[in-house]
Amino acid sequence: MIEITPNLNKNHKDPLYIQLYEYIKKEIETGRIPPGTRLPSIRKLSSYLRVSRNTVDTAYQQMMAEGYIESRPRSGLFVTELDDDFPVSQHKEYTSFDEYREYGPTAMEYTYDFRHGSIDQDSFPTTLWRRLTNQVCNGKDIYSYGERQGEIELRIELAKYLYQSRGVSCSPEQMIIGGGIQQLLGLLCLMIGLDGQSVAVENPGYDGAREIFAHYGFQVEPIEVNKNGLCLPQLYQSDCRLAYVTPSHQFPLGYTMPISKRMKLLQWAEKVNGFIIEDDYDSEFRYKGKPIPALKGIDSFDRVVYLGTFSKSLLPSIRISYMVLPEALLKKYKRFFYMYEQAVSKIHQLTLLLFMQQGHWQKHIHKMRKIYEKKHEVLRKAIKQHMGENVNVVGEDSGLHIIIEVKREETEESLIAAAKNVGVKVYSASKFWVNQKQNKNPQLLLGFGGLSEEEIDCGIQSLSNAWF
Amino acid sequence: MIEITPNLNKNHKDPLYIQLYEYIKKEIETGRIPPGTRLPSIRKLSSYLRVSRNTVDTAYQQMMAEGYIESRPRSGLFVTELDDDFPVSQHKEYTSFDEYREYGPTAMEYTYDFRHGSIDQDSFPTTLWRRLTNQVCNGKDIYSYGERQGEIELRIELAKYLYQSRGVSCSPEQMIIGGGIQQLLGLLCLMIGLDGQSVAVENPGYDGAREIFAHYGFQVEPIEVNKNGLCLPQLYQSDCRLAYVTPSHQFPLGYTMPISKRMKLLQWAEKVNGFIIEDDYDSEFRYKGKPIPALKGIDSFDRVVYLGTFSKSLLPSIRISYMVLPEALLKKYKRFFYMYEQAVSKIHQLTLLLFMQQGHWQKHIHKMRKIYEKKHEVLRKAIKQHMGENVNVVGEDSGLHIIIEVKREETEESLIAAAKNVGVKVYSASKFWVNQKQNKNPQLLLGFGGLSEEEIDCGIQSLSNAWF
DNA sequence: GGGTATTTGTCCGTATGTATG
DNA sequence: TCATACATACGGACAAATACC
Repeated sequence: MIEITPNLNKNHKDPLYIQLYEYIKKEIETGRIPPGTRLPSIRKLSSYLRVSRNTVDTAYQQMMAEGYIESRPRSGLFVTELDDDFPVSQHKEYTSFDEYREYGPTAMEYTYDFRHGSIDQDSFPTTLWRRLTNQVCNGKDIYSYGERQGEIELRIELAKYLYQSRGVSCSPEQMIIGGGIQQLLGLLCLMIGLDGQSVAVENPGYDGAREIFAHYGFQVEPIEVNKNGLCLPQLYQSDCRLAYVTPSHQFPLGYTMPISKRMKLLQWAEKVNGFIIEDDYDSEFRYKGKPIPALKGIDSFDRVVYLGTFSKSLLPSIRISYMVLPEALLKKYKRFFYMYEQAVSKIHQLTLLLFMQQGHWQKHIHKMRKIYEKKHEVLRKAIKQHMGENVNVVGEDSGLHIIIEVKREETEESLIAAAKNVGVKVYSASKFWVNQKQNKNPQLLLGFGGLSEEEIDCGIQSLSNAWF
Repeated sequence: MIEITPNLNKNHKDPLYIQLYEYIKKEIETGRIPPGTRLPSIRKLSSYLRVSRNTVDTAYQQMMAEGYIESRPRSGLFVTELDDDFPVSQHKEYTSFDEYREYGPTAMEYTYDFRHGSIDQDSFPTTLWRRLTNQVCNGKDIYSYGERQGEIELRIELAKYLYQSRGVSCSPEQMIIGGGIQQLLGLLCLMIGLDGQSVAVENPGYDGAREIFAHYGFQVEPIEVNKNGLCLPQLYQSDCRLAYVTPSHQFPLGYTMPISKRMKLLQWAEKVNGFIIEDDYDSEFRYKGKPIPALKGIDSFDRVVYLGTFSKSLLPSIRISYMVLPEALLKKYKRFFYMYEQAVSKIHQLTLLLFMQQGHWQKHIHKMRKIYEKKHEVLRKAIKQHMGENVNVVGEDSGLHIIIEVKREETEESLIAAAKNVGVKVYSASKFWVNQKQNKNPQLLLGFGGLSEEEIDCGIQSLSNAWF
C-alpha cells in the first residue's frame, strides 16, 4: 500500500483539501505513485491523517475531475495510466511583470507629439458622455449579447446622419457596425472572397488597409494618385475588380476626387462587375465650405461599400466604425456571415445612440470642425513662418494632418532622430508609399489633432531649430 | 451666355446659397448646362439675381470643391467635362425608419428566455463599474489610440490571474486582447495560414468557431466527443495539424478532459508539428471543487493557444477576450500582424484593469460561482421534478447551461414552437452537431444565467405543461 | 504692340437673425 | 434675461487676366 504523508497544516493559507490534493498530485506527477496504483481508501486515509472523510473525498474528487485518478465504484481509487515519456510539467516562475511597465503610456519622452489620430483632449464632452453612459448602465439592456449587426437603433440614427450630412441614402439593414475600419475590411475581404483576387489601392495610401488585403489573400495593386485622386488609366489597365479609395480626402495627401472622376470610377466598377470600397474616414473635417457628399451618394449602380468611423471625429478609444453594404454583398452577409458576434461594446453603442438622438453629435462635429480648422491654420502658418522655403507642404487639405517635404538630402530617419533630440515626435510618411522612389526628398507626417495651438507653434519652432 | 434662373426664396428652409448650388448642380447633371460652358461671372449673376456677390461665390465654391466646375482665376468659371451617359443620381427618399423598430429589444414576447450567454442581471456591480469608468474617463489616456495588443497593464494583470487561477504561466507579451473569441480566432486563422489546411473540431461543438474556420479557408474535420472529450484515434486518423478544443468544459456537453487525454493531446500536437486551440470560455464556473488547471498550464511543448473571455463571467456587452500565443505564433504576430489596430475599447480595458487591480474580479468570480451553482441546482431539480422520466439530462456539468434530450418522437422545432406558446424560449441544440443523426431524440439547450431561481422553476414547469 | 480701362476671382471686415447656455 | 457664438448675407478692396484703343 502506498503511503501518503503530507504535512497538513490547518493554519496554512490553503484549505486542508487543497494541501492534500496538491501533495498527492505531485506524488503522481513525479512518478513516486505509479499509474495503476490503488490509493488508500477515503476512510483509511482520513483516519490516518486525522481529518474528516469529506476532506479526503474532496481532494480525491478534484483529482478525478482532472483525470489523475479514476474511481472504480465499490472497488477503490486508482491512479490513471499515463504515458511516462511525457515531460513533467514545470511551471516557470512568473516574472514580476514590472519590466513590462516601460511600454506603458507613462513613457513620456516627447514634449510635442505630432501623432496622427489623436484628438483634441479638451473638447471631448467628458461629463456629458459619462452621464449618458451612466444612463445606459442603469438600463436592462447591457446584460445580454447585442445584435450582431450592431444595435438597430444606432443603425437607424446612423442612416439618418448619413443621409442628411453625407448624401448617402441607405437602410439600417445594410449597415454593419464594427470595431474599427480594419476589422470591417477583414469581414469585407471574407465576403468578397475569391471573386476578386486583385485589389487596387491608392499609392500613397493607408498602409493599414493594404496589409489587411494582403493578409486575406488579395493581390494588392498600387495605383498612382494625382491631384484628382486615383489615376484611372492605370486602374483600367489592371485586372482588378475591387478598389479601395478615399475620395473625400485622399489619405494621406488630402486631395478631393472631383465629380467627373467619381462617375468614371463608378462606371469602371460597373464595367468590370466589381466593387469600390469608399473609406470616408475623415470627411467631417473639411474646412472650406460644406462637406462634400460621399461617393456612395451617387452610386446608382450599387457598387460602393461605404466605410465610416467615429475614431477621428469623436473618440478613438471607444472603437466604433460602420459600413454600408450594397445589395449583392448584403445578401452574402445575411446568408453566410450572420453568426459573427458583434465585436463592439453594447454600452458604447447605446451611449452613442443617446448622444446622437439628443443632437449632441451634430453639435460636436461643428465644434470640432472649428477647432481643427484653427489648428490647421496655425500649423500652416507656423510652418511658413519658421521653415519657410526649407519645406514644401505636400498635403494640406486633409483634415487632421499635414505632410511636409523637407528640401534636404537627408533620410527621414535622421530627421526623425534629430526631432527626437529636441523632444518632438514626427512620423515618417514613406510607409504610405508602396514603391518608394529612391531619390525623393524626405516626407514627414504631422498630425495636429492632439496638440494645442501653442504646442503646435512651439513644436514647429523646435523642429526648425533642430533641422535648419 | 447660359441663363441661370432659379427660384430663390429667402423664406425657404435652405439658405440662398444652398438653393442656388442645388439648382445649378442639377442643371449641370441633367446636361442643360453642357460641359465646358463658361458660367456667368459672380458679379453678373449676383446683380441679376439681386443677391450678394458672396452668396453666388459660396455656391460656386461648393461646386468647385466637388469638382462640378473649375475656376480659372480672373478669367471665369467653367463647367467640368463630364461623361453624359452616366445615370442621373437620384436619391431615394429615405424611409421613416420606424418600421425597423420592431427588431429592437422592445419585442418581449417571452416570459422566460433560456438564452445561452445571458448573465445574472442583479449581481453585476453596476455602481462600482460606473465609478471605475468615471475614474478612467477623467484620466488623460482615453484620447488616443490604445496599444495594439491591448493595454499592457491589463495584460500584466491578466497574466497574473491566469497564473494564479488557471495554472497558466505566460508573459504579457504573449497575450493579445480582442473583441470576442470569434475575432481572435479569425486573427489566429490568418496567422496559422496555409500551414494547417485542416482543423479538427469537437462534434458536437461551438458552431461559431466552426464557421470562422470555414470562412478562413480551413477544412473543418468534426471529431466525435465522448465522456472524456475528443476521440483521439479519430484525431490521429485525420490529416489535421490544428485542433480546436474546450477541455475544461466541453461545449456544449460539459465534459472535462482528464489529464491523461490532455497529455496525449499535447503529444499529438508535438507529433504532427501542429497547434491546439484551447477555448477556456467558461472554466470559471466549475461547481465541484476547485477550477481545473487549463491545458495550457501543462503545455511543455508550447503548442497551445489559450483563449479566455469576460463575456460569460463579467459582462458580455463590454466584449473583452484574450488569447495567449505560443512562441512560434508570437513571432509571426510580431512580424506580420502588428499593424492591426486594437478593436477593444480602451475605456473598458482600463476600467477592467482597475477592477482587477483592486481585487474586485476575484471576489466577483467567487460570488458568481455561488449564484450560478445555486441556479444550476435549481434547474436540475426543476427538470427532475417537473419532467422526470420524460427527459434525459445530457450535459449537466457545464457552467451556464444544461442540455436535455426529450424522449419524444418530435422535432426540436415543434418543441420550440410549443414552448413559445407558453411564453418560454428554448434553443435547439442540433446546430452544435455537424452530421446530425436522423433518428435522434430532440435535444434542447437551456441557458440559465439570465433567469432568477424562481423564473427557472416556473419556466421549467411551463415547459413541462406545454410538452407532456 | 503696348498702355489702359474693365472684368474677373478672391479675400476681408461686418451686420443680422438665431440658437445656446 | 443676457451674453455669446454661429451661420448667413452683404459690399468694399485687391490683383490678375482680358479687352480695347
